[in-house]
Parts: sequence; C-alpha cells; structure tokens
Amino acid sequence: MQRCCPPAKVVRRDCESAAALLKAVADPYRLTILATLAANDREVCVCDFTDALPLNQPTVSHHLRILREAELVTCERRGTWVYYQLAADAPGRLNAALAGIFRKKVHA
Amino acid sequence: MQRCCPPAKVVRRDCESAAALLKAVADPYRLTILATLAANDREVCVCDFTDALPLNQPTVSHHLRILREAELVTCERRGTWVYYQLAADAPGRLNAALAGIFRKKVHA
DNA sequence: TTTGTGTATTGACGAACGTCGATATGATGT
DNA sequence: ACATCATATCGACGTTCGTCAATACACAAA
Repeated sequence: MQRCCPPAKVVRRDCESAAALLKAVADPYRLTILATLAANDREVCVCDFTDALPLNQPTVSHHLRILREAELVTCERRGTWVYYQLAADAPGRLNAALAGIFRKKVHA
Repeated sequence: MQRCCPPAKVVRRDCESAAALLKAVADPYRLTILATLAANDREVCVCDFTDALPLNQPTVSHHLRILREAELVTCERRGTWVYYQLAADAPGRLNAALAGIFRKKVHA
C-alpha cells in the first residue's frame, strides 16, 4: 500500500488567543450588541439593550461582560447609567485574527 | 432624573448565521486545521492531523465534521485516505460575516 | 438616611460542547 | 472470504455556556 501523500506540515501557530477572541463574538446577541454599537457610531446605554433584546437584564449584563473582558467594548458610568462603546480596534483585532489564520505560509 | 440619553436604535439584523459560522471556527484546534490547510495551500490527509494534533482520532474527526458542516472545508476520499481542502470562499465568508456586523449604518 | 432606579454579580439549572473508548464503515491487500 | 488499515459515527462523561431569579452595588433625589 502506498503512503497517503507527501506529509503536510501541520501549523504549530498559537491559535488560542484567536480562538478566545472569536468565541467572544460567536453568539447572536453579542453580535447584535456589536452591530448596534457600530451602526450608531457612538456610545449606547445599557438600558437600550435591555429594552430591545429578548433577554432579562442579568443576561444582557453577562453578554456585555464577555465583550468587555475581550476588550471589544469599553464602558463608562455616568450617574446611574452605564454607556458602552465599541473599542476602536475591535474590527481590526478580529480581522487580524482571521488574517493570521488564513495567511499562506511565507516560504523561506 | 433626566433620561439616560437619546435612545439608540438596536440593530435588528439577522446575526444567527454569522454567529453559527463564527462558532464553527471559535476553537483552537479547528483554527489550527484551517491554518494548516491555508498554509499548505493544497489538500491535506486526515492522518496528518491525527499525527500532529494532541487529540485522539475520533476527536479530530469530530472537528473536521464541524468544519465540513459549516462548509468551510471540503473533503474527498481516495482509497483508504480522506483529504481535506479549504473551501475557496472560506476566508471570504468569514470576512463578510465580520463586515456585516461592523458596517456602519447607511443613513437614509 | 432613606427610597428608588439602573446595572452588576451570584448561584442554580438545563443545554451544548470537547473529549474519548468502543464500534461501525469503507477500502486495500492477501 | 478474511485480515488490516484509515476514517467516521455512537454513547458516555465532565466541562463550559446561556439563561434567569435573587441579591448586591452604585448613584440620585427627596
């Protein structure tokens, strides 16, 4: 029986951080939040999300926390309200994560 | 007490499919597989993955299935071996999913 | 200080996920 | 036919995830 093929070199790149970043956005409601922040192009009050999304307030807060910990959004409290904003480099970091995966090998 | 802000319009776009696509790639080993397919720029035998990844064969097969069902890779059996290839539109579909989220609203 | 309002955190629950051993499938060689 | 090898599927297990009720926290107004 012949060998299957010239053996391919499996990439040994660090995909952990890219996977973590992508996991943070791999949820429909978190994508909705990000899209809202991008579409409005300004900070958005948490109450707008709790009003519009079919989720209870703690769940909205949970999704916002995940985006915050991934540093895809920033937030600022003013009085009773908290305003979320898209991190300036959020689209760039996500694009870079994908680009890092799909870039073809630079042959020596 | 004043209102928090001019109410922001929460995006009502369909984020389900984008989230499903992103979820398919939000795993370090699946990213490694995709990066390997991209770097080699040709089909890769399953055995190369089972050899190189610190996973048992059924687990590798499981990850390949998820990528296959997301139509990010295609596969072809030749004899005993099965060869996986990056779907031509895989990077494009992922970039488009992100772009769909971050595009600013086109104001009427 | 007390009362009320908006947001965050905690704890619990079911569902989905990643992993693996066992087994099935599909193809090759004897 | 039978044995062998590569890959896929199945079933079970522990872990992580999304969700919510209850509660805590932060701030504002009275």
